[in-house]
Amino acid sequence: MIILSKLADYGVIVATQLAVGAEEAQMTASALAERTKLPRATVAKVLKTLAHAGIVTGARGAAGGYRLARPAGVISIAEVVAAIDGAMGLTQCTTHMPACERSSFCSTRPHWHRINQAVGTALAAVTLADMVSPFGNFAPQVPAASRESVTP
Amino acid sequence: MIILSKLADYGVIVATQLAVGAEEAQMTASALAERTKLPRATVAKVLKTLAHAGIVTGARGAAGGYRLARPAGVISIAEVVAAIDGAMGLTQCTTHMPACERSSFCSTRPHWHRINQAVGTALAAVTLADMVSPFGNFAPQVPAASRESVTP
DNA sequence: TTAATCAGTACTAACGCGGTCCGAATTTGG
DNA sequence: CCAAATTCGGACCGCGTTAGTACTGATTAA
Repeated sequence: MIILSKLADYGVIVATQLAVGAEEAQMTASALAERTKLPRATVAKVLKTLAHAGIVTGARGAAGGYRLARPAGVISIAEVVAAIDGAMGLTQCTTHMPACERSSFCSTRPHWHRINQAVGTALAAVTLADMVSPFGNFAPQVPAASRESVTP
Repeated sequence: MIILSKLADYGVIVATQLAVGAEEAQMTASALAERTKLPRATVAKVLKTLAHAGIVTGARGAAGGYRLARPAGVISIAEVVAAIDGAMGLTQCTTHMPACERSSFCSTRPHWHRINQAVGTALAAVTLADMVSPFGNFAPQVPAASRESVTP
């Protein structure tokens, strides 16, 4: 059971690599592929998706490249993942809103919703700035509410 | 982004339906399919997998059927899901233990591990007995799980 | 103008998932 | 005791999504 698709994983890695550089760092897709040791074409694809979601901005032309659209501290992992894999949901029920025909007697849904929120909160609580540090013990005092959340 | 596969979702529904009956309730795969309005063959497949994992026990023969191997209160959702979808992990890193060649410079792994644990805790905090009740406001184990994501 | 880079589209291969089928084991009725 | 009915158990296969690639066009600095 893999929760994130490979592309979403790549997306986080690439975005983290962009956050490593200074705030205004601009890197080409090729340079990012080099740094992350990922296939160039795939990195380009991921970057395009992230640009479409407004997480990174692409500059065209000879001296072009990508950079983060916002400071790394306010971009949550949930955003990056949602940009690539779509909105998060545990089951088909949670995303495909027209309730399935089992909703009348299926007692599991409210519980799924609760777990769903737990996952969303966990993903929204970590930002790209946190990801940059190789140490897992980032500052735990920051309330999750202050971070941007994509859970509906 | 759907976290659970359809089969895992079905597994929880079927197991919950088994938990609805009395402790010693024994139901055939067909009866369970009838109750859950799911395809018979798929229910049978799910039950087989659950039996293999030791969550339910199957009795063969004319008066055969399935029943829970343990009381519903000690079977967590995490168990049921893991039985069908395999061990849980956010990324390829977490499950395929031979660390990828990026592990030397990829600083994301410890953070994934943290989020991973939050999800696992959330799933492990709900049992089949909880699922039977259609009310979501059961004892406060799950909020504790989400809180655990920001507090080490 | 030219070289370099992003942006978009289209395409192919492959893995996994969902679903279906047939054989093995066991109980019940005669 | 035998046979038939019923049920579980394991194997199989097609379909869809995903990952990855390639190509063409648009944009900009030198």
